[in-house]
Amino acid sequence: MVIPTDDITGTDLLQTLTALAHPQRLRIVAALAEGRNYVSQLARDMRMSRPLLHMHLARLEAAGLVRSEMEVSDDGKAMRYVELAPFSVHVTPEVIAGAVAQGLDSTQAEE
Amino acid sequence: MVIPTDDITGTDLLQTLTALAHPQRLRIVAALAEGRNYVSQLARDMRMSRPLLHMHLARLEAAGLVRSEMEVSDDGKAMRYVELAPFSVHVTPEVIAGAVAQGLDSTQAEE
DNA sequence: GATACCTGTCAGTATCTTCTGACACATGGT
DNA sequence: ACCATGTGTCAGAAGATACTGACAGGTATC
Repeated sequence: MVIPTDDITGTDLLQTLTALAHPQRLRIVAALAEGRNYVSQLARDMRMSRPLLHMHLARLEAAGLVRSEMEVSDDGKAMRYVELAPFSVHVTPEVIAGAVAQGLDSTQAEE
Repeated sequence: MVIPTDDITGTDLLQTLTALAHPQRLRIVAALAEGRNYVSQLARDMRMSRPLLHMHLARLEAAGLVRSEMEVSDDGKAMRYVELAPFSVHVTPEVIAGAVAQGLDSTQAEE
């Protein structure tokens, strides 16, 4: 799924940007670029606590940058496999101006 | 100045993303897309305190998304005019993987 | 000299995000 | 039954960021 940066709302653009704007999450995306993986293994690979990884993945998935699905392994364990959504985010001043015009709900309201 | 997203370091990519990943700063960029402005006027336009705007602008400028210069008006006042740097940031999984490989100094060190 | 603009910075507070550790549940093998 | 593996969630500590208000300095006009 490709994220269209044209005709995007400010809120969505912001969600995409905040999802990416964190060192751990960049590392996660880089790790997933090598292929899909399940959560516990990924947590071990990156030396990150599982609850923390869970939170970061939730953030990435909410932004549509990552996809996941439950699978049952041969030995019966339920495992969540995570993979990248092949996104493409193109940001320019014009894109931002358009997005903000489409609406940006921060806690700050304009008059 | 266009920010090349290819062959960028993880640290630089992160700085660019964190600079953009904030509602106020998106609004600032959108406002500056209409043309350059000086700080106090811009603060009034966006109903934002001047120290706060100052901080956001510093962040945007450090990331190379905005440029500024001091000018002296006809009536002798020193004014800082701010304008957009026409950036273009293209983010894909490949770009992120490459950037992280180029180095990402978070507070987290890998073994 | 007081006022009205402009500039910048600082300390302290408030708020949000990140992170840890503990808990609960499920399955299969020893 | 117990241990090892997987899943998820929660409360609270820790840390980073955003934000406010007050201060300092500058020049020109009344």
